[in-house]
Formats: sequence, structure tokens, C-alpha cells
Amino acid sequence: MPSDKQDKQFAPYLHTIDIAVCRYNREKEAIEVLLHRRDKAPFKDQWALPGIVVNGDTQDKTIEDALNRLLNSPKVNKSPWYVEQVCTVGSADRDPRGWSSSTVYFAITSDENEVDEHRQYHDLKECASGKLNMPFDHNTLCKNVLERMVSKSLYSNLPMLFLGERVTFMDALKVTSVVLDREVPKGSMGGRFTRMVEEGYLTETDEKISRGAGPKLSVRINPNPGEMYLFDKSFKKTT
Amino acid sequence: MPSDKQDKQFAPYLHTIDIAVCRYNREKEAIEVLLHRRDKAPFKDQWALPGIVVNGDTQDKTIEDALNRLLNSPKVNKSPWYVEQVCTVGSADRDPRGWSSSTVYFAITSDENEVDEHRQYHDLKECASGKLNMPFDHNTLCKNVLERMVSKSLYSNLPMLFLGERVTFMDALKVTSVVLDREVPKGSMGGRFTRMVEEGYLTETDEKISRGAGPKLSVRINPNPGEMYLFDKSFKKTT
DNA sequence: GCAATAGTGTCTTTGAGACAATATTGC
DNA sequence: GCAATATTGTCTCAAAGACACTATTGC
Repeated sequence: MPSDKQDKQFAPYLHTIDIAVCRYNREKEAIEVLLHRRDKAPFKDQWALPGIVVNGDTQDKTIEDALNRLLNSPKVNKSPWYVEQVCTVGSADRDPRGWSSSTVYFAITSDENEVDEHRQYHDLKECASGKLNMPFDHNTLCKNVLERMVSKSLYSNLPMLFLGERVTFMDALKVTSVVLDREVPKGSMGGRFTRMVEEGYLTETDEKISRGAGPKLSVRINPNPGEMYLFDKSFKKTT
Repeated sequence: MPSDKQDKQFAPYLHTIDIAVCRYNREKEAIEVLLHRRDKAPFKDQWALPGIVVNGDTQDKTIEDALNRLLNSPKVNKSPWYVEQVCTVGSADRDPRGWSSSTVYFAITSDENEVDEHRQYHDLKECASGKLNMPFDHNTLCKNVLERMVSKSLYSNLPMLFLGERVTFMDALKVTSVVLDREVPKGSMGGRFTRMVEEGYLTETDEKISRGAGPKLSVRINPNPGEMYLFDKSFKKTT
């Protein structure tokens, strides 16, 4: 039924949704992206961003439906804390099969290590730089995702979203440094962190966890993981 | 030749480029968007965002080619100072003709009043709020454009891009207040303006212009209109 | 002259950033 | 105890923001 509407001979081009589901790997101190090993041509067996065809074999009511179908598909199978549309690209030559466009999303998920033969996390920086060679224009897409991530991290707590619900100050400092790829002053981050607690974005707990030497770390709770906090103080508050 | 590849009976859906070309109307103190009166169904004679079909009657090599084709088309016919992709939407019911997706761009152009029967500027806020009823989901698209414009205006000189090459401080202050829809403190804007001059983004001139009562206004030159200046000082400079 | 408005100056507050000093843990 | 490291505090600087004051124009 769907296939007679989407006859590949006559389809002007494919519109796909591709997604960069990212997590924070604490051991490697790196942001990683979930990739999918392609099981068919073109680029069979190469690691690519998971994607689906909008209105391909399955009819989607909206682009968001297609996005959710991708998130629930075996390629991804995640419920990320945060999802954001990054960009749309399209050209005659990005896919050897013909004209195709792709709408790219960026998502943040927990660091649970659910991998299998066809799902694996790779260093996002290596994907963006091309050190890990990816099919189609997926290296460029990863670069776009990384750029969006970095630019938003300057004026929001986006890096903290990688930490989920249970947050410590030192983890927030570390993950922000990892995302921005430079050392973040402890004092500056401390001020921001204090503000988040004072304004109720983070709530206090008595819980403390230990991570090697030194005092235990106080755990704060982010009741709404995925909700972004803006540090922007440009011009006066809207109040 | 192109039409046998894009047989409308078999097209799974239309992918269009829609653009919100905006200007600053100094008299009305408003941001306006160039609309196009549709000359055919659906929504004949209604004012809509100008758009074209990607790979419709004309083959495009890339999405950017389609964007340029739209900019050069009679619907728009502008070379904006600034163009930025905003978002992509798609659904089965946004266009009565069937599944369609649209990639939306935001552009800034001069305030030259080139209008005709089918091209006219309308208040962007009214388009975004729905006070001006628009076909398809164009009210929502305008809302997306306005939101992007406002959020970027908090940490960049985006509103100043409406002024083009010849810039005065008071115009910069005014257009920023108009974009943000609230009074911007003169002192804050003054600091930012001074920095732009000191860092060479704006260059000094001896020229002064008069605008009613009061002293004449000093004119500064923005040698690269369309190039955005970021005020962000989050964390330490990359140097 | 005089109203209107541009440009400048002063002061306060806030947050970034550097860095020292102190406190708390594992071993 | 001691090394490692979390946490707190102090100081400086830059920018936001409030607001007064002065200077320059059109009428």
C-alpha cells in the first residue's frame, strides 16, 4: 500500500531524518555519538548516523512523527532527554542513489552502554573532523551538530544535560570543559552553578558520592533533565 | 526534460523553500517581512511567504541553489545582506495538495520600497501572532523566524544588520529596541557600540546626518553589512 | 531663545576570572 | 599522617544598567 505511492523510479528524491544521539563518556572524557552500521548498500558495513526515510515504507503524518519513528527504531531505540533540530541539507550528489535531502537532529541521552553489532558510540570530534570517515556527507553533518552544541554551550547549561538528573558541581565543570574543548574557570562555573541552585533549577540534597580521593561530592538534582537553563544576561530581564 | 523526472502524479510530496525577507521600517518602527500574493490555488490572492519547489519545474543541484533561485525569482528579487536557515517543517496536512515539507530561511535586506501588486511588506509581529491570517502554516513559520531573530539579538548585533552600511548609534539603539520589543538601556548599548568601534567592526567617519531636532548624528560605517558581531563573553576568550 | 534630542560622564551592581586558603576524603 | 581534591573566600576587572548632565541642533 505505501509502496505504490512511493515508487522509487519516480520519487524525485529521498527526504531522510538523520540523528546524532550523543552521550558523555566519563572515562574517556569525550562526547560520543551513536552510529549505526549500515546493513545494505550504499556504503554497506560503514558506520553512519542512524536515519530513516520520511514517508518511505511507512507513512508519517508529520516530520516529528518520522523523528519519533527513528528514535523508536532498532537503529536508535532511545528516549533522549533533549532533542533539537539542527539543519537541513540537500543536494543531487550527497547520496549516490540520487537527489536527497536530510533534516538533522541533535539529541542528548544517558551514558548507558547499550551497544550491539550494529549500534556503537564513536567520538563526536573524530566524526566532525573526518578522522573517522563516514558515508554520505555525515562528517559534515556531525560538524554542524558539534558547532551547534558548542555555540549553545557558551550561554546555556547544555553540557550539563549530559549528566541527567543527578548532578555534581565537578561533573558539570568537567563536562562543560569537554564540550567546549578548553578549561573552564572554576570560579565562573561556580557562579553559574550557584545561580541555578538559588533559582530552583537545581534542588539540594544531602546525598554525597565519592569519586576517588578528596571530599565527597554533593549531589544536586535536576528535576527536569533536558530542560535548558540560559545564563544570558543580555539587556535587562523581561521579569 | 525536467518534468519527466518529477512526475507530479508520483511525487511523494513537495519540498519547498520559503523565505522571510525582513527589513526595518523606520517610520513605523517595525520589522516587516516581504510577502507574495499567490496568483494560483490553493489560497489564491492571499499573502504568503514567497517560496519555490525544490526540484520542481527546475532542477536544483543543491538546496542552496534552490534558495538562490528563490532570491532571484520575481517573487523576491533581492540580494539580502544576511541569510540564515531557520527550520524545516513537514506534514501531511499543511498543504491541501498533500504531503509537503518546507525549509524556512530568514533574511535581512535594505528598506528600499520596491513593491508591486504581488510583493508587499507586512508587519512581522502581526504575521507571527496570526493577526494577519496567512495560508498554510505560514503564521507559525513567521513565529519561528521572529523567535530566532529575537534570541540571536540578545547576544549579537543582528538588529544592526537592518541598518546596512551607514550606521548611527541612535538608529542602532532604536532598531534593537524594536526587534526586542522593549526599551534597551542607552548605557548598555553604548558600551557595546564603543567596543564595535574600538575593535574595528565599525569605522569612524566625519559624516553627520540630521534627523529632526537635536544634534546631528555621527555616521559610522559597517564595511561588511551582513557580518554579525557577537557580544558573547561567556567563559574566557579563545584568543 | 527654547524645546528636543544626541552624546558624555558617574556611580552601582553583577558576573567573569584569577588564585589563595581551607576542608574533607582514601590510602 | 599525607596526598589528592573538593569547596570556600577574596580580590580585580569588564560589562550592564540607572541616571544626571552637557552640548548641539531646528524652529
